[in-house]
Formats: sequence, structure tokens, C-alpha cells
Amino acid sequence: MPELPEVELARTVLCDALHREIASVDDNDDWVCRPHPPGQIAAALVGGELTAAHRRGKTMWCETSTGPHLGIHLGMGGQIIVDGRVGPTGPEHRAPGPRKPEWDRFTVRFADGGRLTLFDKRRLGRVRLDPDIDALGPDAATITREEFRTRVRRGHAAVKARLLDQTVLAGVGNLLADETLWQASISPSRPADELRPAEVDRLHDCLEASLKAAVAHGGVHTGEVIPYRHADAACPRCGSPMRHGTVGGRSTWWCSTEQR
DNA sequence: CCATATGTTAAAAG
DNA sequence: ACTTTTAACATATG
Repeated sequence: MPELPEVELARTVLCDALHREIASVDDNDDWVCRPHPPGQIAAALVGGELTAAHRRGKTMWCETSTGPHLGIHLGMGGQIIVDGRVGPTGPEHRAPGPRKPEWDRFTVRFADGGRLTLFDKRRLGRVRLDPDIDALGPDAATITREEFRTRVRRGHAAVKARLLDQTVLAGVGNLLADETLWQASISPSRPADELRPAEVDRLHDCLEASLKAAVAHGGVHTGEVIPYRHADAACPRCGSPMRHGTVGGRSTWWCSTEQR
């Protein structure tokens, strides 16, 4: 579920956890908390408080009164829950399924009795101290037209692979990439450096629009073409069959006639 | 049992 | 050396 829009919404939930004394921390999942051994993150946080919540691409981090930054990544399906308020990270938000306690992978308990939890069935989420934010490219929501042009076109890989590369720009995931390329009528497998300048600009415009719509509507799954990413679907714009394949190592759907 | 899943990344390949 | 692709990661679900 979590791509940039979901993570931004999760970040707003995270803000509810700010300025509250941290009483204890459960960091016992050594896979989610790697490379930290159990207790290390707890030791860095207990007694202090979270003072600010930031995001770049799909990575969030909190500043703390004790010094270190607390990095949180939702992985493939993680959710932030603060005092029972669930970050809207996809269809599950609207139809919450079972919530087994063992799916709580990381928890900060506050002196006021409330708590912040990373809920993640698949366990691909990540919590760590002082994440390397600078390894990421510019945030997809604020990247300039100039930056987008030079970064996306630098490289011969498929344009979808460039969009998904978090060091090129940060925040675009598989669904948002398909949505943006469909909006722009560009084939996902076109080599990025062969796109005409006008096409790259169109892609940037469509990315901005898709991001804005997704944040406003509650997630990337609200994209126009997302419901048509399945076998036997027809393009909602022209009626041609939707095509399927693997591009950039990910399952990809595109319109067989409009996307060139 | 098999395939798939909205992400990242180490390793292999080019 | 740098870029691109693939496989693996942990786990749930259809």
C-alpha cells in the first residue's frame, strides 16, 4: 500500500505522537529493527520525546529530544497507528481486516498511556536510527521540472525503471508509476534517454497531478487506471485491451494502443 | 502446492 | 567503474 501519498498521510498520523514523553519502547523484532540489536533503539528514545515528523519519498523520520533520528519505512504494507488512529494506507483502511498482535512490529509507549505502533503483516517495514536520507533522490512531490528532466533522462533503462529508482527521485512506487505513465500516454518500456523533451515534461505534469489526486483521495489505489490493472480489462479512456508484462522488475499494466 | 503482492537491496550480469 | 537486471528477503492471501 504505501507509496508517497500513503506515507505522507501516515506522517500526519505520526504527528499525533509528537511532544509526548516516551516511557518504553518495544524494539524486539530484530528483522524490522536491523541492524540494531533489541534494546538499542529503546535506549536511544526512552525518557525523551519525538519533536518533529518528516518525510522524503517513502521514508519518514522523527527528530527526538534525545538526539538521534527515528527512521520509519512502511515497506510493502506497513501502517502507522497512533492511539488507535490508523494511517490511511490503502483499501485495508476502509475495510480493516484482522489485527493479530504479532503483526505489531515496533511500539513506542508514552507516559500518558498512548502508543505509536508500526503494524506490518509482511514484516518488510523497517525502523532504524539515523537513516541515510541523502541516499534518496529529490522528493517526487517537490522535484523541479529541471531536476526531473535531467535525472529521469540520464540512463538507458526503461522509463518506468527510472521512475521507480529511489535514487533518481523518491516516492514513486509500482502503482503510481503505472498511473503516471498511463496519464501521460507513454509506454513503460521506452528507454528513458529516448524520450523527447516534451514527453518528459508531460510525464512530470502527470506525476504532479497523480500525486496531488492520490494525496487528496487517500492513496494511490484511487488512481484512474488502477482498477483496470487486471486480466481482460479495457482501457477506461479508449476501450482497448490493457496489456500486462514485467518492466523494471515489477508487474506492469498499460494501454495497448494509447501508450507509445 | 503455485502465483502474486503498493518495497528495498545485495549480488550478478552487462 | 558504472549501470541495469535479477533474486532474495518475510509473510499473507487467493
